[in-house]
Amino acid sequence: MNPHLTPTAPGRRRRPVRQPTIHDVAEAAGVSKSAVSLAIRNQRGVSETTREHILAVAQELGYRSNVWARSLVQGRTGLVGILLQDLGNSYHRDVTAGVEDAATERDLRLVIGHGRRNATRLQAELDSLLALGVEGVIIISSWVSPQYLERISKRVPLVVIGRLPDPVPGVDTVANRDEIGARLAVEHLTDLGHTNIAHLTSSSRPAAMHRRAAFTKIMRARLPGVDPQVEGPEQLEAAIRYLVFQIQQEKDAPTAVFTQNDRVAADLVGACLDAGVRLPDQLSIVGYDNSSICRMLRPQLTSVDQPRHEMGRLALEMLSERLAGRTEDRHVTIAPELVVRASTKALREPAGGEQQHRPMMVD
Amino acid sequence: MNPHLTPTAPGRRRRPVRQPTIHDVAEAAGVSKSAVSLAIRNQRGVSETTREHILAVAQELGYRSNVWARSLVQGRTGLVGILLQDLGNSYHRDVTAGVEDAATERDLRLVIGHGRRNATRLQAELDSLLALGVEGVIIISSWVSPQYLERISKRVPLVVIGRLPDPVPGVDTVANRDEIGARLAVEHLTDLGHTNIAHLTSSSRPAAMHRRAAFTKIMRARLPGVDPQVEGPEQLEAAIRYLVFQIQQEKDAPTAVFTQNDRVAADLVGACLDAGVRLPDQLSIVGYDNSSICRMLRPQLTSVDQPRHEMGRLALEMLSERLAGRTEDRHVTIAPELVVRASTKALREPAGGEQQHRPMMVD
DNA sequence: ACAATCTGCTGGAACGTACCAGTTTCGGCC
DNA sequence: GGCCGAAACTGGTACGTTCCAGCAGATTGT
Repeated sequence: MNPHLTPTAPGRRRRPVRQPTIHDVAEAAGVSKSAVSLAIRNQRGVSETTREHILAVAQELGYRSNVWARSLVQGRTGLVGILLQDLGNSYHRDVTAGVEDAATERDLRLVIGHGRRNATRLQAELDSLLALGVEGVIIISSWVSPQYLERISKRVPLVVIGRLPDPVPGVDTVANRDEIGARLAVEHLTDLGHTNIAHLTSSSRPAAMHRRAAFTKIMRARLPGVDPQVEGPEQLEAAIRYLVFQIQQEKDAPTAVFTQNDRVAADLVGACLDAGVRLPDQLSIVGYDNSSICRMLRPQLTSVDQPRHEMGRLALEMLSERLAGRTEDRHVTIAPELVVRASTKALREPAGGEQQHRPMMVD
Repeated sequence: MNPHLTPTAPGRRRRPVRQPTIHDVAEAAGVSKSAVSLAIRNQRGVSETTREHILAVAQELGYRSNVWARSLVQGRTGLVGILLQDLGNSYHRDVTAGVEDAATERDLRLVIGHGRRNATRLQAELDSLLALGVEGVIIISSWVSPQYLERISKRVPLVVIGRLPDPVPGVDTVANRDEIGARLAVEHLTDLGHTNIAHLTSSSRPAAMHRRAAFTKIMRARLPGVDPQVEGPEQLEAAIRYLVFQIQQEKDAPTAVFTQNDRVAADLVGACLDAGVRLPDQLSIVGYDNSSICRMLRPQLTSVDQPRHEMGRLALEMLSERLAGRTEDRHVTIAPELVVRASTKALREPAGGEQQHRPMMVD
């Protein structure tokens, strides 16, 4: 009959060492649980003296409020997910840092999901984030299928950092302007006198395709006589080998390469050096991402720099707008910048060819 | 009076779109919530036909069980935290992958905390993990103070991957055997004829100090006549400049360097190439970690390989032993292996010196 | 045939918190 | 001194789930 009999005697069956609860603090402090709740959350309704007393007791007992119970009753978790393709990638690291900073400001907690460069795992991880109760997800990956994205976006707001093949209703995007990145790279190279410029790319995913298209477009605009050459979408290694072979034969070989990203550029640099191709004398190379790789390579890599931190920050801001009620889709792009290093060099006077002449840009 | 009046009318104040609950599914399927609960968790107590029916209804409504409510009543979250110093680091990535794999097997969910190479942030992140309700934490960092570790370890089990200055009661550790790593590196170099071997290190944190001590010890044992030279603990850049200068002067310069890790090695390689030091002819270099950096550098870097995946896996297993009730501390070490690449080369016959002779190890 | 067991299902009671409607306390004012 | 109103504090309820005791109805054992 007495309801207080059951909970005390056989109850508390779970943890060997139970975490103190708001009840324990209340009892120890000689107040009601409501008072403790108010004191903890720094709300008014308790006097300053009792608040201090309660906090002291809580501190002593080592009380920590149970986020789960709190969010259960409040109906919100304050959690935001971020889905990465790959830890161990400085691009993702920097974007994440931007997201983190913005999240901290907005009192949101970030939960990281790790896709490990595997589409299946990526989706499982996304599910996992949802199960954890995130109120929105930022995705740094183009590997999630549009169908899946659309389904998920009905449940929680989604922001994709990067390119999507097509806009997905309900999904916001943040992307760098590949057209500008490609233009910066190509202009830099043409300014240095290069005309035979190739693009080296490793995949046919949306992001890579977009960058590749941007390259082709800007090449057509800047060098109408030249057919833009794209290498490697199916077989990167073979393309690199062929490129090196061409250069060694010196017939019609590209004198400059704009790569899809720094990793690909690093592979190319390695292959060139192994084959005895002198860099940057025989070949100028421009990467994309301005990652930590750039400074490790010799020659150090000229690269297009995306404002990674800013992109992360922006993504979180867009997500929190969604949480605040925005319903129309937003797609934001940010202009990248070129960081010139030692891997690009003016083309030596070609035998009898006509030389493109433009004033060199000073950085 | 009627308690059913209040919840229906003004209630449901939170989400605009409320997630379906177990109640909704029960109502739609025409069974009790208990039946739904059983069906969802695949427990016996419901017939196969009703289970299928319930699952179908749940699927249709898009029901997802609320982890928070579940763990509230179960008294456990099934969450394990991992605290990283740095996303964007392939060492951390690989260890994390190992932890993830083991966690999946044990039906634990991994939550990643990101310290961003900043001691304050690291502790904040650890707090954050605890607030999320993790049942244990794996820490890949030696930046957390022992006092803090000890305090936290009273609350949840802790496993540190790496070195601690001193064992902390209640904290398990997984570490690679730096003595073996150092021995492999030094033996490889002496086998190649090197005697003037320096150690290049960038910090005086426990892990680095331990590796350094291991180097000194093995040098004393292998080359009793030589004074083991350690460079850089305070000022890495200056030490590298000095090293390069020494080599250029060719007087008493080390002919081989064993570095604290691959990053440091990469800096050294870059400085050497910039200064025109020929690698590996004038200097052999051995790194530590066998990270992705190794294959990017030219010459490709010989490096000590820690079984990162295995270490992560082991850490999680130790954590789950703790969760199962183990109380005594465990400290496990794993032997690393040497991966020989192009950055190490046999010393050319010294002018009139005596040459250490040992048969070369075949890998 | 009847008790005993099993199967399939139900409703109520937690879990730890926030919210809310009350209730007490207390200071100020006429 | 009595009244009023705000401030301080309390107890009950709800959040979505699991667990548990219980209850029919079917099945088995003797």
